[in-house]
Amino acid sequence: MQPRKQHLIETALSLFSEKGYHATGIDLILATSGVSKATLYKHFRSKEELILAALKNRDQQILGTLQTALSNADKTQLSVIEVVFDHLHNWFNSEAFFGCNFINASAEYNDPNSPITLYIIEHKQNVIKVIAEQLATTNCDDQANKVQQIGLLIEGAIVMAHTQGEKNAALIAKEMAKTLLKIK
Amino acid sequence: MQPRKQHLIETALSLFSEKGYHATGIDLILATSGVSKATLYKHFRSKEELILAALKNRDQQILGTLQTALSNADKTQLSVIEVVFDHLHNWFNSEAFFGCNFINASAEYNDPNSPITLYIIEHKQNVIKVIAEQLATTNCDDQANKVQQIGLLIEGAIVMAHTQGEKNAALIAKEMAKTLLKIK
DNA sequence: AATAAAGTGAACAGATTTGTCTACCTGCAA
DNA sequence: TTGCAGGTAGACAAATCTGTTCACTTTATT
Repeated sequence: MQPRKQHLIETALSLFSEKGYHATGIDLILATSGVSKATLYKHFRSKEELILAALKNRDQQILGTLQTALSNADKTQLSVIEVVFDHLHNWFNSEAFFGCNFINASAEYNDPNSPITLYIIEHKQNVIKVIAEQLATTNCDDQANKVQQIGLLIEGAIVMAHTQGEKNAALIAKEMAKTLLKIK
Repeated sequence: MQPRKQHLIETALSLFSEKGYHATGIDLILATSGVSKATLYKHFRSKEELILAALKNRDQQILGTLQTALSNADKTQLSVIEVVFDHLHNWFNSEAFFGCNFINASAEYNDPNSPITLYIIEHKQNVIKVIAEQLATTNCDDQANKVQQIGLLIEGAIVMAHTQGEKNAALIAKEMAKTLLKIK
């Protein structure tokens, strides 16, 4: 990947996270990255293409760090839960936490046929899939249901952390997950 | 309240829900409502003030319908859970569901000092408070924790329903809430 | 050293943004 | 009938938006 293109994607992702997608103009991305407008439109046909590239970059980031974290998990349900929600906890308490890029994007793009909307759904499925695979290495009954529940807890924790500034949202969700998995 | 002003607020709320806040221009709101620009700026000093009025309107709507629904609940924890999540279920499956206006707004406005951000937090507290009061009429131990958990489940269900089109998100969350409250 | 690829800077177009202002209209009440 | 409150229509300003184009420079490779 050309370095200028990658730099553009990373700058755009950072600005989109902080300010939102419509509110971040092309000119700001160019000024911040120091890239010229002609170069941007050589690599991307439109702003939407740049948004998609930024989301794809973020998708890969998330899947990568999640898989790395999970590679340290024991093959027990409890350990998977611990790793997933501690991972979230670190994110929520990192310097630059502006909520989930995909949840935020879905707030701005509602058209069900938009490539952005489609990619949001794809990303959420990717995350769920990684957790499901790890859970499958444990002896876990009713797996499909439990993964769905964990997914819901993750979304709830992200939103609670972002909209209400509740920095312990991941720990709250972790306790809920433990309770839910222990029983049933 | 002047009828034109109220009409403006309701049109704006509807468009903000569907298209987002930045993506909805003043001109579209005026064309849709049939109100003139001069009238808008007589009632509101800026677009931000109109956004705040629309959010306030939505806040009142939500608190009103939630309280009405809860007034039919028995004084048991189980009944409160049933009412809250069935209420959500109806919303998710209604014709015009575009996610939560406040979650969506927090995706577009990240400045912690913005009046919009402050109102988002206020709204979430209002909802929690209504549920907490109802829960207090039941004999419920560890109430503060349980309310927080229910709040997290609500957020999770809304996001799952909106971003993934999971129409049964509220029912999934309801089962989780039942399990969580039964134990502990 | 020559060539080709990649990037820059700036001007420009055309549409769209929020917000202001003026002139006019309409219905109601004293 | 006079006057006023509330609304309309539309022009206008100034900024900002995405996207295009062109002439020039830098960088890397051979």
